[in-house]
Amino acid sequence: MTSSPPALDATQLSAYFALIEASSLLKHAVEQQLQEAGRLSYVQFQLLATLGDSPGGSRRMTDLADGVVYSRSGLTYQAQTLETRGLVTRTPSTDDERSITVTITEDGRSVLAGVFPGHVAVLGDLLFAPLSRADIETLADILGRARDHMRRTPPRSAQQRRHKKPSGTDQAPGRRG
Amino acid sequence: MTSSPPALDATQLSAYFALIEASSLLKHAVEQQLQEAGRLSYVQFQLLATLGDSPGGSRRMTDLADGVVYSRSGLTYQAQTLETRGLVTRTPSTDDERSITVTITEDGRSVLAGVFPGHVAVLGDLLFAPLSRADIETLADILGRARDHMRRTPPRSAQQRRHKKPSGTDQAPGRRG
DNA sequence: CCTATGTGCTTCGGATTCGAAGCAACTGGT
DNA sequence: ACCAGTTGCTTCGAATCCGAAGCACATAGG
Repeated sequence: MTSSPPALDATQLSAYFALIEASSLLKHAVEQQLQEAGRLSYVQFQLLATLGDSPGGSRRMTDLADGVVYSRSGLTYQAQTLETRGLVTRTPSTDDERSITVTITEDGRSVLAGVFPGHVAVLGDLLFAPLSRADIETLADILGRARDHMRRTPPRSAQQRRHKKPSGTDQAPGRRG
Repeated sequence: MTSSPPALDATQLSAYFALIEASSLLKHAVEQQLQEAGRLSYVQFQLLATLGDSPGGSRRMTDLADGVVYSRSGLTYQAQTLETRGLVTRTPSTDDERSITVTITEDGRSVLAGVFPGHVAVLGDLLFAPLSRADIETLADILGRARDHMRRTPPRSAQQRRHKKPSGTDQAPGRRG
């Protein structure tokens, strides 16, 4: 761990920076449009869009969290916000009493519909404009593979919930430096 | 703006989702590693890395903000945090009294060096592992073009500071919440 | 010199985010 | 039925982030 700094080569560095910067810029632009068109944050839009695509417009909280790269608590917060605005409803599931089913409302679909054209326009202007069809296909392929790989790969320490103390597997958390 | 919903085709949708998801997953993983290895947020790392690459390890606040996709106030916040930790110094510029020059310290370079190997490792494991050399080159090319285009394109409403009211560009009172 | 305007950065208030801890419901073994 | 372990979601505290407003310096025109 102290020997050879593997130092990315120029191409890898370019790809990495381009990925981060492009996604950041795109996300910022999209967020601005969503805010103006429907007072939605990006996550709220993702949630509504996911629900709109789901059968019956419903999903369990956990399934929603799986789709979006998001923490559970953050999802709870946004679901509450959307419920307050009347864009979704939250009802306890009949099967599992602890499970909550989130459903998009008519108002939610309206907001979604009102926001969508502008959303597509931003994507066209910013992301797709400078790219050819072949570029877009290639991009979808490469990034799709990368994403699938990342989803399969545990993020460096098991997400498992520990109810018993690890007692030996301690991981020197945040040492003061 | 209300006529034909241009509805992205399947390929565009795939590319878009793959981009957002891949970058989110990667960013999360990287953030976790940075936090464990050096108690740095992603932005803090970006700032230190940018400074480390700069001549003399120094940059003006504005130039830093240009490099990172970030708000001015957020940059101020993080610069203060880094200064408190002794990883950077902030000194008024001699030329322009209002300009602040941020400089990375030795401690800052140490933290950067301590964090870097793990950072590279995460990138290798998560992003580059499932990709060929050609993939990486292609990715850098395509996303590089997209990024450059986005940087050139104003984000849908001029970033210009208006000291006089635009009077025509009136905006719905986007109160958040 | 003085006023008007532009630029660089910070402060302020509020929104969003996360992880840890907690509560309630389910599951399997006895 | 009971207990321990697991799972689904929420609450809590703290950190991070942004935009609007503000302060201080800089520059141009009279």
